[in-house]
Amino acid sequence: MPELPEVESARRLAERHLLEKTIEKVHTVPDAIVYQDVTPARFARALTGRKVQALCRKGKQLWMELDRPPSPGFHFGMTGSFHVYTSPSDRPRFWKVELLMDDGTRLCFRNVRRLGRLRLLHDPTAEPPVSRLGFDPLYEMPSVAAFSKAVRRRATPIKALLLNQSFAAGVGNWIADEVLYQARIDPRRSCTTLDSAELRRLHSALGRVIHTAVKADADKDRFPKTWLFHARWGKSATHTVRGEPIQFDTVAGRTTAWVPTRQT
DNA sequence: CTCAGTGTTCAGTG
DNA sequence: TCACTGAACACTGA
Repeated sequence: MPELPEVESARRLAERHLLEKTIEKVHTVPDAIVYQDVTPARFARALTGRKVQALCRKGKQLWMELDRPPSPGFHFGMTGSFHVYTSPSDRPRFWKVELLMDDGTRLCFRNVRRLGRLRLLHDPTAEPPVSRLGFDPLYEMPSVAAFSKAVRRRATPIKALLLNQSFAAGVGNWIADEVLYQARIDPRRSCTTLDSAELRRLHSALGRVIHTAVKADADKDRFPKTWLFHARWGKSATHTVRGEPIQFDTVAGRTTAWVPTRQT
């Protein structure tokens, strides 16, 4: 699930249900992979009795500001999600931590494939992983001029740059493909070869795709019908878009869906 | 049974 | 040191 729009949707879910409430109890399961540099017991101890003051996100990183540091940090990996419920019997499989709030609300972090991470952060924005991120395309979109300058100085395929979190934080595989499709740029193109018209289209497509997906609350059914997204996966996937065939190649180590007749 | 996959990290290379 | 590449990680479901 989790690229920037999905993580933003999870942030808003947690904000709606946890803000200004006190964490009464924390339940954990042992998991030496998902708990990063912290034991479940220490994670639980840091959160218990604390009041939730803010829910923050940069790129795909999410953290909570409490009334006393440290902050719990959440990274969803490929399969992470937040779930909110009130009865413990609604706790989903593969949950890693559950917060019980003082009004009976429960929120858990679920992580099926264990590529997600739970951490304690003492100064969230100043330390890794957040400190290593580039601009967040929802909150911090640079001007066309600054964006173009930053892109042109890199020597890598444009798709690899879009996936690089130290460049644009929060862009993942399908968003990179969607942005390149809408900007009509071949994903294999080297950054150094993009002209100013292409950079303008790329800048605009990045801002538009992120903004539109966030506005739809990351709900796929509410994404515009014209998006490549719908044609590439699932039972409705046609593998053509506007009558033009979608080609699948590996670019930057990832499966890449693109339309050669449109992206040059 | 095999393998791809909405992500990140780290060792190796130039 | 820096930028970049590709394998490794973990596990489910097609």
